[in-house]
Amino acid sequence: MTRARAAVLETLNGSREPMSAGGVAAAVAGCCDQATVYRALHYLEDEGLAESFVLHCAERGVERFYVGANAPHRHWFHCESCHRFIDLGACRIGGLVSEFERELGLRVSRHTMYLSGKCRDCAARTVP
Amino acid sequence: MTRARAAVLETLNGSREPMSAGGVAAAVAGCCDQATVYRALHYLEDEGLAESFVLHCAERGVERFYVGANAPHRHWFHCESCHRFIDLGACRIGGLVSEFERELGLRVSRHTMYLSGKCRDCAARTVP
DNA sequence: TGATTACTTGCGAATCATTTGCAAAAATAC
DNA sequence: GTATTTTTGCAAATGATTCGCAAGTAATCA
Ligand SMILES: [Mn+2]
Ligand SMILES: [Mn+2]
Ligand SMILES: [Zn+2]
Ligand SMILES: [Zn+2]
Repeated sequence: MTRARAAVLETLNGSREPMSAGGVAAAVAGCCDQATVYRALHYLEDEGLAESFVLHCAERGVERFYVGANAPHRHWFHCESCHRFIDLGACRIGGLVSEFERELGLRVSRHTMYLSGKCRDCAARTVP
Repeated sequence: MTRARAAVLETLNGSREPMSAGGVAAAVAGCCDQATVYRALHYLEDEGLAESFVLHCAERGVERFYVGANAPHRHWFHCESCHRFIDLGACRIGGLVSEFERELGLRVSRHTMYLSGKCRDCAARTVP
């Protein structure tokens, strides 16, 4: 575990929400280069120390977001208004995924699920 | 509905699987430019005539895939080996999404879910 | 029908997240 | 310490997607 990788991992584990590579790079600015951040994120994901998913946000476009793997695998809601993530808790679709595997003979190695819309605060801020 | 848009829509509705913008552009090659294809896809999605999601495939990277909206909203499995999609049928997580809305006060306007791994054929082709 | 206005297209250049080549730096092996 | 392997910084390349702008079509009006 090199200094750069440790810094990236610590940033991820210290964050309450998923972070984009750009966000991580900003957080470790001065410590390591953006290419190093991308390489470190790949490394951490390979080692099972981080998880990622690709999210599309209408305003900010498509980006990959990373989460430290210190907590169990989970899913997220993304607010398209304030751009915060809300933790949906531990994965609740494991059973459904297994059903698909059985029904269709698939070997599922990875699943992606996320919701987007308006969080409670942003929804309250507009029409009730 | 212009000629270009009609060609793109017909391509989507005629396809058994989600198509990338590049795939659509190849299918309508000669008929219209790639920029026009992208614009037509946006137009169709705005009009509710197509749906899309962003998928990450280890080998081919991140791309947006489109489906004609002639069938009800559904989800897909993507085989990382043969790169085909398998239809998982009509959405089965509507209830779960509503639960999250209630529990957390969210207003969910869109959800993304897909599985990836090996399809039955590709799984059989390797270790049983 | 011809002129006016509004929307769509093609082409090429620009964007933006992400990746890569390469030489220097750091870590590990001998 | 010296040789060997791995990691890093920097700058340039990549690839999907978007944009500017002039030309092409369609719709509207006199
Ligand atoms: Mn956002
Ligand atoms: Mn694929
Ligand atoms: Zn919000
Ligand atoms: Zn397959």
